[in-house]
Amino acid sequence: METLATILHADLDAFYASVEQLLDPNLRGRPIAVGGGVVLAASYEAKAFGVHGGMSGRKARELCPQLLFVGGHFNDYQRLGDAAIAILGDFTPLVERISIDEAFADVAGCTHLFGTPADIAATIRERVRNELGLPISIGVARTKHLAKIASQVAKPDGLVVVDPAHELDFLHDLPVGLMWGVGPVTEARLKERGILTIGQLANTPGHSIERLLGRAAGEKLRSLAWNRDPRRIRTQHRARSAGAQSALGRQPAIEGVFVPAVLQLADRVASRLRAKALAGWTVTVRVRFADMRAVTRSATLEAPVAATIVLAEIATRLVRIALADHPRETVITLVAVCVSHLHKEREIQLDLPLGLPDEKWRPGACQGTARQSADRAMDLIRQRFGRDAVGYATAALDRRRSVPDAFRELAQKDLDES
DNA sequence: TCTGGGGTCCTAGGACCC
DNA sequence: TCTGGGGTCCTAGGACCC
Repeated sequence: METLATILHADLDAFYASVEQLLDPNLRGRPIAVGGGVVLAASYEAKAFGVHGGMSGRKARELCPQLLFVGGHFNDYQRLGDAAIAILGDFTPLVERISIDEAFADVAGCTHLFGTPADIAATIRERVRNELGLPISIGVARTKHLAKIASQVAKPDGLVVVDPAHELDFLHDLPVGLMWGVGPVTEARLKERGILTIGQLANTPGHSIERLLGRAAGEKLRSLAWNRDPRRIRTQHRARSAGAQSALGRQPAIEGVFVPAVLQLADRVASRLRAKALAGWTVTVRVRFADMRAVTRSATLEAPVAATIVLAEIATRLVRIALADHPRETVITLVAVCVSHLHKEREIQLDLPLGLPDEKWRPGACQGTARQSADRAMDLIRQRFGRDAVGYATAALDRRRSVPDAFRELAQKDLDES
């Protein structure tokens, strides 16, 4: 029995930057970056100078003085990303979207209609180019991992098909950093051991890798290095957590700073949960200090939470605990609020006592019914008139430095359950 | 003049139960 | 009385991905 290469990994090239160049012809052929303080995406002309996503704007300007920063047309990113993924969907329903600009597809069931996987990939690239005006790279292989690596190798604007008969030849000469699960830290650790290529990783004894990286990571990486990747295409995902964070610049670690920030974050998270009829049992906060070290504090509740005020109250207490544990830290640079252990709310629970397990932490002043109907009223108003139409007074303040909501929505994975 | 915002998964230690 | 083991949950931290 022969296994065919039918997995496609499609990845729009320098996506945000390509969209900006599409919308404004004056930007074509020029080094541009989307973002400001942080580069969200860089055009290939900018990448030639070493500019890349995640880099600070200042560093990027140093590397490329003529770099042009352009504003984010977030709605267009969403629209064009959706349209590109929809083209994959014209060939097969087996599409697994990874992010706004990236997806896997399995075309095993449609080759009799549309030709070989390579033909299909070529057609998709052509259609995305002709219909949307965007470059997209595609890797075709027998496994997801290999297809993903192939699309990286194909960039920019290319197509790479990995012949099942020569998979290890293709894989083993490539640098370990291309593997899924190898980031900067792991790459450096492997390098210390003289492991630079995927082939070298494959030929290092398993126990040695596991000692270096831990059991799970070691096993996973060795499997991938030998091209054993059991993952199938998954068209549906279930959210496991929902969170929000806000970089504050440098702010004093005082109530007047973190209380309103936490309220705003709690509002964002809780309204998203309610919109999906979800609630979560565990609340986690993160506080980052001036030196960028971050600490987290969490609590698992007696009942799942989805109400803004309750979440804000618990999160505020956790932030206080985190700060009390680090009395010498007087400056904070980020706060985050996350709710996990999510479950679907069949019907809205109104009067459960919500709070931390410890009795004295219970926010007794909050009555369930009033709280819930206030949230619901606010959700409805926002549905009709937009997010900013109504809010908690302190939370509504100071939205100046915050990232546009449109970008948050892009970054946020759909919370939908199955 | 430090470095955004949304997630997932893993590890390790301790508590607790059987 | 002491000893032992397995399983599960919780918490804190960290690596990684887009």
